[in-house]
Amino acid sequence: MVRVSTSSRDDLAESLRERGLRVTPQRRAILAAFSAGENGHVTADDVFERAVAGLPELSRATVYNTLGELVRVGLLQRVDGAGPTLYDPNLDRTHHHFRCLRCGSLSDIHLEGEEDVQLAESGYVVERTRVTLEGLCPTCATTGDRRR
Amino acid sequence: MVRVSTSSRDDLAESLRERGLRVTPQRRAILAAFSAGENGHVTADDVFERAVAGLPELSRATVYNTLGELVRVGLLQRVDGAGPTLYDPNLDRTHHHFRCLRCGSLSDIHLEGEEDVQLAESGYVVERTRVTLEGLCPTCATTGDRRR
DNA sequence: ACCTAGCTTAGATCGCATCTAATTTACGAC
DNA sequence: GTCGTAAATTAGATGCGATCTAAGCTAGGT
Repeated sequence: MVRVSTSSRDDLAESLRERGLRVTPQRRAILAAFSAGENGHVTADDVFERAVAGLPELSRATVYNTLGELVRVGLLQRVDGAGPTLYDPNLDRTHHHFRCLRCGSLSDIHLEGEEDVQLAESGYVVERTRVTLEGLCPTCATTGDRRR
Repeated sequence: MVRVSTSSRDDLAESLRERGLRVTPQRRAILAAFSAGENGHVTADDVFERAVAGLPELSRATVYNTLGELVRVGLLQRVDGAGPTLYDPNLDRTHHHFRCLRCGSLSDIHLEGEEDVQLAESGYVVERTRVTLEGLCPTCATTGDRRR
């Protein structure tokens, strides 16, 4: 096998090792698939397609296993909804999502004033808050109002 | 077939007719399945099990078709997440959800101060807001901290 | 009583995800 | 460098929730 010299800033490998995960070619390829993307919200299948291009032996099971591990250690966030699960590498704790009801796109958004929101009921231990706004994205809002 | 006398307050039938949907025994049974439930967050399969008990010919396809129609006309709300889709008959626009990371239960919650939250980005047309808090529900928070 | 768009049906099919059991590999210990 | 082992990977089977199909039935208007 060709020995690939580690790049001077091998962040990906380091972030895995820090969390007790082994570094494998498969995991490098899977992590690299997120840098390749535009908005960063990708399906497991997107990741597989991108990663298998440079690693033909890759199995889908590995993609699912690895995505699960990466979510577990906090390097990715799952975004569930209708359709396949999306994985979001944006770890900014203050960002939320907007889902367009017309084109189906998912975008990152930010909210102002959310720090003052209180849970009315007591007894719950809140670990995280997921906010998803739904409606029309800027593109769809200006190109007609039909719902798909 | 036995003619069932309509109850004095046949809300279910009326709410269907108002929205241009026909009233059928299947749809009555499906709607009735929501009254039978405790918290009201049920899966399509829960609905099928409850409804088929009194209507043995009922098909799953009808349950899915009908749930889809009821969501479309606004009588139910879909709640997506990991696992099967839940259907929520609580139409209170101000309620949100709490998902317990230990037992998986979904509860209705209310938030205070949310009316002051603003979307930082512009160009979006917001139709609805979904907020899901995650963590430990009151029961799980007081009976140990292990994650399932 | 009739007509027909709307509804229901059993069963096939689909898509996403997970599981299985065998094999390979990363990497710490020596 | 080599060894040992737990961790990771694999192809393919399996599972589950949901949707589709094509044929038959029915609610409700006229």
